[in-house]
Amino acid sequence: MPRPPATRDVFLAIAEPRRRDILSLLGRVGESGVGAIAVTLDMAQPAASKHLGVLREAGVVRVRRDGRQRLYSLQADRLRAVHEWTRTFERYWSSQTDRIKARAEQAAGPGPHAPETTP
Amino acid sequence: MPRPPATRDVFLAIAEPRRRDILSLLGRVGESGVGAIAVTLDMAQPAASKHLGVLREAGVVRVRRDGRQRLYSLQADRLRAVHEWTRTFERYWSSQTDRIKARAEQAAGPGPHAPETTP
DNA sequence: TTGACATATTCCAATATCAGAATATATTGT
DNA sequence: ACAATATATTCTGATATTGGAATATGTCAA
Repeated sequence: MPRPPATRDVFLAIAEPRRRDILSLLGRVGESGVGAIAVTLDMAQPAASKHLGVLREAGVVRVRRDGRQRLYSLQADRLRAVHEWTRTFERYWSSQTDRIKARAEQAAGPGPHAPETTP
Repeated sequence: MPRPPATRDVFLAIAEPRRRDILSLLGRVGESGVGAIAVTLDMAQPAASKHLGVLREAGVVRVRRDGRQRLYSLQADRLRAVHEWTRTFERYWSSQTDRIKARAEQAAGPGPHAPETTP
């Protein structure tokens, strides 16, 4: 069978480096039009527009109309979901001693902080 | 021009739901062979093997040989990178008042906690 | 060595994805 | 209405990705 119709979720949205650049830029400037984004990140206008489309579909950015401009800004809740998901692995990177402790924990069965299934 | 040769980084690795499932499973059980993973997550053995290959190339899992088994376990440092990157947007999801405060901050120029460019 | 088991690799078909060029759709100002 | 500006959409070509089937590789045990 072919590939499943890649539903457009946050993880997919941030998998593209240019899109992460866009998000970082929006984090810095707060709000920006498509043209400014394209110029700042040195990309073609259609490329910027399309990436913003993906980000919007994923619910990571918001659009606001201002005259003939479309001002994009962050909508970070979904990014928070990613943050939370990665956080479930926290005990695996803390420190050497923590890693040993974690191994002991999981040897005694899934603890209260065991990573959960995919969102 | 075509697409750039998608270098296999963490963001790309975790963009696939099944791979996130694998990571979560490894987080729960600590270490597991390919067959067990395939059975538990109800996927074909080659599929599991291939996904694990991607995760390994991305440096998110480790392999250890044990007889005829290959035991995979987490190597969470790269996941931590994702955690840190999403963390740079923290001030955008904290609360309504924080969001207003953030807007005021960025109006006065990029603050000390401004999100950085892509890793 | 032979056989059974565990995992990896190769090949294939169906999509998905990206950049770039050209074009279409607003929206504002004259 | 017309021109200029800002953004979105459509089309195309190259490549990447995924699952599935078949096969290869590696390892233990008798």
